[in-house]
Amino acid sequence: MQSLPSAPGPDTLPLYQRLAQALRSEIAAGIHPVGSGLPTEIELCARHGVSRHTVRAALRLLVDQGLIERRQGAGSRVIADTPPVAYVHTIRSLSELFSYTRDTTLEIADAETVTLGEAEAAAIHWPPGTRWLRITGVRWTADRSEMVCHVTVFVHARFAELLTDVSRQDGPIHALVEARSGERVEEAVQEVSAAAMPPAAARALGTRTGAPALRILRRYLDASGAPMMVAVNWHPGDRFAYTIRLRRDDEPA
Amino acid sequence: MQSLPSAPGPDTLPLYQRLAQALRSEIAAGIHPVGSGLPTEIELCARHGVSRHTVRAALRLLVDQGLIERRQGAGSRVIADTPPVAYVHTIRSLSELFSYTRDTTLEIADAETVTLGEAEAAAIHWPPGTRWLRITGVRWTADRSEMVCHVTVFVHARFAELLTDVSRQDGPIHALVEARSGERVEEAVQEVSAAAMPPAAARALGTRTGAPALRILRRYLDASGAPMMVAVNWHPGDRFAYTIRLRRDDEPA
DNA sequence: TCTCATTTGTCCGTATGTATA
DNA sequence: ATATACATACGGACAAATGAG
Repeated sequence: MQSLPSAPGPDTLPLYQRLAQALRSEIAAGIHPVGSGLPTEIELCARHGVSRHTVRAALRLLVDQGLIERRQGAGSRVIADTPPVAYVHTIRSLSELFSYTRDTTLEIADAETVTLGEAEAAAIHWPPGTRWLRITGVRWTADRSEMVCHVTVFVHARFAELLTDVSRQDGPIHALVEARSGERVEEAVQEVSAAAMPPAAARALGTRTGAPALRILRRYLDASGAPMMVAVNWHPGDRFAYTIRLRRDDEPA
Repeated sequence: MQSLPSAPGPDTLPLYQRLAQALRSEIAAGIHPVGSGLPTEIELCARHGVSRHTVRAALRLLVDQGLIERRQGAGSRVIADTPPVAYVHTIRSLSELFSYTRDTTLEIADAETVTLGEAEAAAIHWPPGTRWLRITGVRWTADRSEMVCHVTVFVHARFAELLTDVSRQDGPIHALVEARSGERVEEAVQEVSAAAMPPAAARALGTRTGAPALRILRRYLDASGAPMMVAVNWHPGDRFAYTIRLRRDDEPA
């Protein structure tokens, strides 16, 4: 039986945390390579002379840190040799994907069901021929002093009947779809690129066609990875920037 | 003593999960308003007729979901009445901030210590007059078949002496700074905007000056929020997009 | 397909330490 | 200083999932 390291003073870490440290060290040292199994709970009890309760508390820490995964009946398996999460960007709602989407309102100019043509389909990375409810409009700042971007939203046709009154609603469209359909957006993929402002957006925004513009494509996916909704935003390049802040997210260990 | 709801079949949730559900319902219903204290562990044991172990497992779920916080000696406090829907963008290293920064190499054209002028200072959001090591170059794909972007990196002058051999190094500069100085990047702020390609970058990349380009400004901050390093990348707008994927981060409950 | 040993999951009881009010 | 409340740690028992035979 090994003894867990412990400082002499009264400020030692709890037993289960020292055990977790020891296991992290063993994993980092390659004693338990990624993909291999960790010793069983009972074996760890015997090896370190602690109760199963303590072993389970330690293993829970490793699970929380993404180092191991556990399956009832099968054991614990090492899935990473270093705490995988280094930096995270967390948002509380998809509206914050582009932070200023709060405190803005969408003025809808048009909403109709369309069949995707070649060009439009390619632009949103989806095969042509499918039917979508296409909503176009302009997003304004809350005080309506400034236009934020030109918006085109494609909502999957199966939600179209839920959105017949969309032009009189406010709030994010994806939230409306979620609330009325009961389906949840499980994942969102955002693509930011620079391109020349297209004529339609330039007309709506009163800018020059061809000027540098920020194009933001957001795809809202359900649990199976199929798109529920796709939004294309065109922002005047000289007025808007997309900012994210990532914080280091690991334990001092 | 209340009895936790349980379906008749054999497919009931574990006791501690049902208890967590019950507590979530009570919080959502305003029985335990945000800011108020939850009953103590012992009281919850008595009230629901379960062991303290079970109560603690349930409360741990609520902590993980961000609904309550607990302090030894003080009790449990409600900090939110609805599971804060979080979407997270997780990266394992700052190099993945722009995903293709992996598998690319930076060809350094120039490195010299400079005092920031007005224009440059404004561009990186920092007062003029400060001294920085300015490194310029072009980032190539791994097979050197294509130029990815034009790069200007400003490293705080206190790190300059650690980077005298920077042109012969590869790997991310921020990693070099971290390794040699011992200071850690605690936070990174990235700003993406569209602008006309400036002449210097256009020359280096062989593109047209004034064409739509993606400008990415990354500021690497230390624990006190002071910038350790600032990087400005110019990408040809027609060739590159910045993609992030956010996953829903909550439990099925 | 079925059995069976293994392994983790759940749940109980008890005791003591430590931070808080 | 005392009582309270959460944290840590020991013990035992059975259930459920897994995987091998």
